[in-house]
Amino acid sequence: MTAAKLKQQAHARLEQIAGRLKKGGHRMTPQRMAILKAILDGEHPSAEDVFKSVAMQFPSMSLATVYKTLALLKKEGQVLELGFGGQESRFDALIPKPHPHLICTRCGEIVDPNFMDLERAIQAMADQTGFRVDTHRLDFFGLCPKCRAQGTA
Amino acid sequence: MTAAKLKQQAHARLEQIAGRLKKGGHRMTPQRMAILKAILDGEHPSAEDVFKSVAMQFPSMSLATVYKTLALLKKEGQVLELGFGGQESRFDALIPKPHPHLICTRCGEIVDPNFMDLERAIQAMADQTGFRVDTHRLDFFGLCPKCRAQGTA
DNA sequence: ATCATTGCAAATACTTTGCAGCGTT
DNA sequence: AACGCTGCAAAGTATTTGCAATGAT
Repeated sequence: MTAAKLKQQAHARLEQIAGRLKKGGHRMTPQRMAILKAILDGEHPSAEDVFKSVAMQFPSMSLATVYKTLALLKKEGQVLELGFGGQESRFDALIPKPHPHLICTRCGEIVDPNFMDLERAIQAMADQTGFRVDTHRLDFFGLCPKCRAQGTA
Repeated sequence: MTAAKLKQQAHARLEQIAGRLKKGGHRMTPQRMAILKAILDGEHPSAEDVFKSVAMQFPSMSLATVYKTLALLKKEGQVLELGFGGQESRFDALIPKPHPHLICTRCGEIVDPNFMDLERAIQAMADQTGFRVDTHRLDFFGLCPKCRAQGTA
């Protein structure tokens, strides 16, 4: 996907989220708009990333507001939180439904890979265990192509 | 697997871990032995679970010691930590290598399901993205059979 | 005017660290 | 004696909450 397409996609998603928040009785403040843009333009940013990015426009911005907005977006199902035990969570507003992630342990890049037959594998597990599977979290860790090229350092 | 078999498996694993720690220049103290037993006998216990369980035998036991021991076991690759953003981590000493987990969101039970063709799916993702995949974390969330039976409450 | 939202400060949850004393080898 | 281990207290990290002031509808 090209950069231009991604930007267009992010913009369309921004409108969509804004509409859904309003429908839910929430307000679309300038701060919220900036936070949303930061999440959509960034690549799986952390709360701190979002804060730093928004703080340039809104020097009075507080981290608490970022967290509150993220909590609201989560509650409305408009953002996916990727929490890593201990470390900062990262957020995905483009695709707010659970999907696999491939995470570079050196540079932190996160990409969305294809994963074969996930539905079928989940069904098989459900049949086998008697669980009702509602959601999931699939993370794969390794080195992205760039970091692989940089050697073992 | 029967309860008796599980107990035997846990015992064998305890010996194995003890041996590996000694080889690594570490000491097998009574506290450590109790911590190991608690992890192996419990079902994916949290640090707090381990602490409470061990504190009965060792009233002077400190949570810090539990955490230090868990950190050592992690470093030696003898325990798998399942961290959940914000909430307590849970630990698995029976199978210290990454494997899928099925987690009940009501009662917290964690089971180890079979998962089809994981190797092949990982290989496909690696080919597709250029990543080198080193490890993973696969969690599925839902309701266990018991909790399903108890209704939607 | 009403009621959600902001932002500061304080609180929380979980985990890690510093360090003095203890116990093994 | 050397060195790892224990356990208390304090610090640390990421996130959440209380509340008064602000701002949108």
